[in-house]
Amino acid sequence: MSPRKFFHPDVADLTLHRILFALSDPTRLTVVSELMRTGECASGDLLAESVPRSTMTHHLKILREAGVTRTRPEGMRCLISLRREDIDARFPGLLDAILTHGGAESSAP
Amino acid sequence: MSPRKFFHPDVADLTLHRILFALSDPTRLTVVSELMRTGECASGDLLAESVPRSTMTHHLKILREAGVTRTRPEGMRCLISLRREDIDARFPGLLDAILTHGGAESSAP
DNA sequence: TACGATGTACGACGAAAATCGTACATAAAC
DNA sequence: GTTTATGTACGATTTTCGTCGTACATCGTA
Repeated sequence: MSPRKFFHPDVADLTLHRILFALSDPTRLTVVSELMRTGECASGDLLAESVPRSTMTHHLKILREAGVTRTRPEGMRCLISLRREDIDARFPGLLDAILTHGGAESSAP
Repeated sequence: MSPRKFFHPDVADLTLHRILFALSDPTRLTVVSELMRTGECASGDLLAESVPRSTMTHHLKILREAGVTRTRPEGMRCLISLRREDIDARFPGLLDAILTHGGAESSAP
């Protein structure tokens, strides 16, 4: 009956270099850009490209454990969202600066 | 007579994920914060901590090849500086957002 | 030229990351 | 309970990264 638990770091535990590392991968940058556009997104809908499930799970875990995203189980699926307020509170302007241009270049490795 | 050449990527070749990766290491984040404070810095002056020369060279190379810093030979030494205008031109607000809080947390891994 | 100072290049080593297949867990519907 | 859909956990493999010692290159000066 355990409704699937996911670890989310506390706002105070967010570190800049962990967040930057989480965003330093093209695949993860694409995911975050997509989340920026859609607000909340089912994990499966992020799977459009040629990325296997387990690989996407891996990337989502890194984003979540860095405090970039929040994962919320909803029935069979997992809804992913950006922790915008939390990151903005700790590192103001960071997400804005990154996501303004994140979508444009994330497809050009 | 070759006055030591260093590769610096063109502004158009800067990519977000490379820059973010370069900044995702605590040591390199400290270096960049220091450059932010001092403007231009001799490579040896960044060596204050317990980081061997060759390790610092490695980190400075990663920063330089990501387009974050510029290396200018000056006599025996190397002067390092931030490519602020270039990065600001390509990713406005990014350096500001990162460096505002970069110094405070880079010492807490 | 020789010397000392500053930095780089190269190689080796261990640690961590990226990828992905397979097996397992959860939830809804039948 | 069985089936199907969705996603995670685990393990194996390959690649990359971070660290650092040693050898080499460059620059100024004696």
